[in-house]
Amino acid sequence: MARHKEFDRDEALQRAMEVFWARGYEATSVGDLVGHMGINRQSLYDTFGDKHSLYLQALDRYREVEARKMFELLERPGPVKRALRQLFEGVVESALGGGERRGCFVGNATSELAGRCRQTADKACGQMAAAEEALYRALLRGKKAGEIGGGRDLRAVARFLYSSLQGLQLMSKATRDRKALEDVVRVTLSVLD
Amino acid sequence: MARHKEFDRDEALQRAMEVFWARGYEATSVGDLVGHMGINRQSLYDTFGDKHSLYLQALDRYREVEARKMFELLERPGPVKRALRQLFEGVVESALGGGERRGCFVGNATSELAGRCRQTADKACGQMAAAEEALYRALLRGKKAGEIGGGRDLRAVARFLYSSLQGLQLMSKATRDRKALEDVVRVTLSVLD
DNA sequence: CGGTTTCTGGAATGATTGTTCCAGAAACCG
DNA sequence: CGGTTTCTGGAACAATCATTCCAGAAACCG
Repeated sequence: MARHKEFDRDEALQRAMEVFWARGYEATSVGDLVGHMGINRQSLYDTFGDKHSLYLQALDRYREVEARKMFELLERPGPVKRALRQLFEGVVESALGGGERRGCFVGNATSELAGRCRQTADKACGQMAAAEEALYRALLRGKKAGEIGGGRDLRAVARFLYSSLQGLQLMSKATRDRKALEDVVRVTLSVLD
Repeated sequence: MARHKEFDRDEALQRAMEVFWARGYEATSVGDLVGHMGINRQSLYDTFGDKHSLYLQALDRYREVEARKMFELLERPGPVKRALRQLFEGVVESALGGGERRGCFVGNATSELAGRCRQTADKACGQMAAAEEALYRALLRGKKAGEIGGGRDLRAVARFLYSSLQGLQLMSKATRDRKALEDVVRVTLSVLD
């Protein structure tokens, strides 16, 4: 029989995701990908198809790995408001940290491609819906715990929170003004009071 | 002496802005620009410098033309809340309309380039600050008119509103679900109550 | 007009793009 | 081992990229 794969597929995809996440689709060349993924050019095409297909797979990978972190944070026991504050503060802190400010991969993909690539738009919609659902469940839990007033349309609030998170992540790409970012977080979370 | 310019500089720049706005920086080729601007390739380089310089000038043009529309809307006499609702509803309507969903040029530029191009980040910051200021003035006017309660930190609310506007514009690139977008608008504006 | 300057269209540039081809090394398993 | 299969590195590919060069047409003003 035949030889086995030398590299770990998931690890290579993870690297690809990081490059696309940091640089976007158009600005990333296949050469960049080959360099960062640590695999052969031909292996890339054999395993993942072409560049566009790899990009879509990277988006899926993001959902499985990065977005899951958000889901876990929201499902953690304890006050929902505190979890939400951690979620938003986390964005601010990572934006003010020294590293590269990549924002949210899904947000970046939406901004760059959703307008002209149906597949990207569909994937972005799917991730939006999943995130919205996670936020909704968290809000529902907060309502049952008496933490959040009953008068609210929680579905609408969940949508609002996701939109706000995307807005905040965009802002944090342009500015390192901590006060400005925290102003946004504070007012956003005030709708829960 | 010499011959005069055949084309109108501002009109050409306006066209360039529209192309960059719709397609982003990397996905726009100089060939695209030449086609849509209706001027000669050499004239483009003579008049605007290289592609990157033209992009930055297009961002300035956006500020002068498109952002001004927002300023005027906010300074129009009448209830501030109504002006803000018009601002946000306008985003929803143009997203649901048949045209191409370009989002906000400044937001697009921030998402695509601010992370790795200082000049773009600076221009985006400048436009953010200008928009925030316009929102702040509008809120101040609303407060004086007794339309908005006095307990709020209006600077923070202005920042929040701009961030929310960017988030909404991003959402509207991925989905045409009117209810979802209007949910976001409704909850966002509820912070003014 | 005529001399000068600038605009214009198109070709040419060299670099880079995404993708594929090829020959050989490497690893599997009967 | 040995036959088979797949991986690997690098070259090769055509297309496109941003940019520049060039020769001629066009328009100005003395």
